[in-house]
Amino acid sequence: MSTDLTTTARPYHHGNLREALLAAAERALETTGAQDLSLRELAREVGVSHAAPRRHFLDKQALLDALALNGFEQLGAVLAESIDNAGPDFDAQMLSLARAYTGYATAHPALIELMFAAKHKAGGPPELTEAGERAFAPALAAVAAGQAAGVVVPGDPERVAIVAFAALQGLVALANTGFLGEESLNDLLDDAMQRLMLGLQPRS
Amino acid sequence: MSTDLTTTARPYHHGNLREALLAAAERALETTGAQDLSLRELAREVGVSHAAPRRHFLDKQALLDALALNGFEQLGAVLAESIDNAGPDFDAQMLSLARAYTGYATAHPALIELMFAAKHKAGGPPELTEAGERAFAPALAAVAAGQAAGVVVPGDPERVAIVAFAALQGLVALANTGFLGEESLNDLLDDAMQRLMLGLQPRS
DNA sequence: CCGACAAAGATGTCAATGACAACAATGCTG
DNA sequence: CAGCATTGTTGTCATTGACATCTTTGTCGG
Repeated sequence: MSTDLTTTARPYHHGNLREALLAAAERALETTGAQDLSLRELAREVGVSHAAPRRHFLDKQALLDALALNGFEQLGAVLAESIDNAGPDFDAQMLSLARAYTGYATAHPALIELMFAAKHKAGGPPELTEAGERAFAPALAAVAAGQAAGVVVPGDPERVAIVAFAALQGLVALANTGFLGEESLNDLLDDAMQRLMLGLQPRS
Repeated sequence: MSTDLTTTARPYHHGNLREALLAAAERALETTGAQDLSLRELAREVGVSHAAPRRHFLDKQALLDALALNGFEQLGAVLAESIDNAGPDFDAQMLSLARAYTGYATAHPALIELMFAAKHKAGGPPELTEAGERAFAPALAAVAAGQAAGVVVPGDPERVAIVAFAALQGLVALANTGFLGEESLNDLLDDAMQRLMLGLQPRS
């Protein structure tokens, strides 16, 4: 039989080509980048013919969209967990969230980029937008809770949170493009969060 | 400035292929994106053979790098002018800078992305990094001046400025990916700048 | 004034790729 | 066990970036 590295001896029908492709793609994404990712190359890696992926992803973009969707689900889980682990204190929750986000984003630079690139690009499938919203829902809820508790300036939670998120995204972008070392990132992150949270406090 | 669209009767040697290509590329960049930009297509547009661009840009990346470099020079001019036009008040200068930056960045979304993508990608030509630093030098100088005047918390100007820049970059990214309308951007920008500048004030 | 040489283009070719059209094997369902 | 939808396979095409030659043009030294 053939060398059996991971799965059972592969039947003529791969069995779970879709997931195998996604796994390979996730690996390739971070090494080769989203655009240079080659469907044919993935097919080779997985051991199927060059046209097989087409049965699962009509399009290269469809594959990327699927990757992004996975990413949003993972990210959502990470963020939700970070809030849960932070206890009831609002500031602690925000700091935990921020660290969780930057942690995920710097661990998967290409994926994060893809997630936000794929999300907008007019014509992106609605599932992606929905997945993105789901991922951030817990964070928005936490902000809303802070407002309800009176420790956050009132207003549309999304609007209140978006500046903070933008700052994070910016720091992540700088870090992922090599401007910031990891230590710098964490330093600046703490700095920025402190300032931002000051800004979120209701004026007494 | 030969804003001559059809150009004079083209000699057998194009005369300024390089600039013609850059101009065409700058247009194509914002419509087709950096990766889908085709050298052959540009050659067709300009009316030369498919291999002619190679005489001026060894590589597709070289063309993109040249675009990015142009971008940094334009951006630098825009930023410098925005400071000059803002008068001596520090807060006014920062606000003007921020608006100038976001204005440029939202007017040239793909270019900005390219500029910061091309800048890091290990192996990027040093000219790009230098051009980037030149572009931001006036801004850093303004911060340093603010520190000297005592209206900004002391410390490495770059480090002080980087959080602010990150926030801007994040807002720009959100705007350019369609999350924010233009009005929202300007609203949020003012918001963010106020908060950030509060954070920059020395603690009395 | 001219002949050599460098610069700038043109042609031709190659391998890789994404997309697609048939076609074949498989496996499920009736 | 027969028929049909899934899933893979083979074959093909146009496009593309890169490269190797030529060929034309412009310039400079003699």
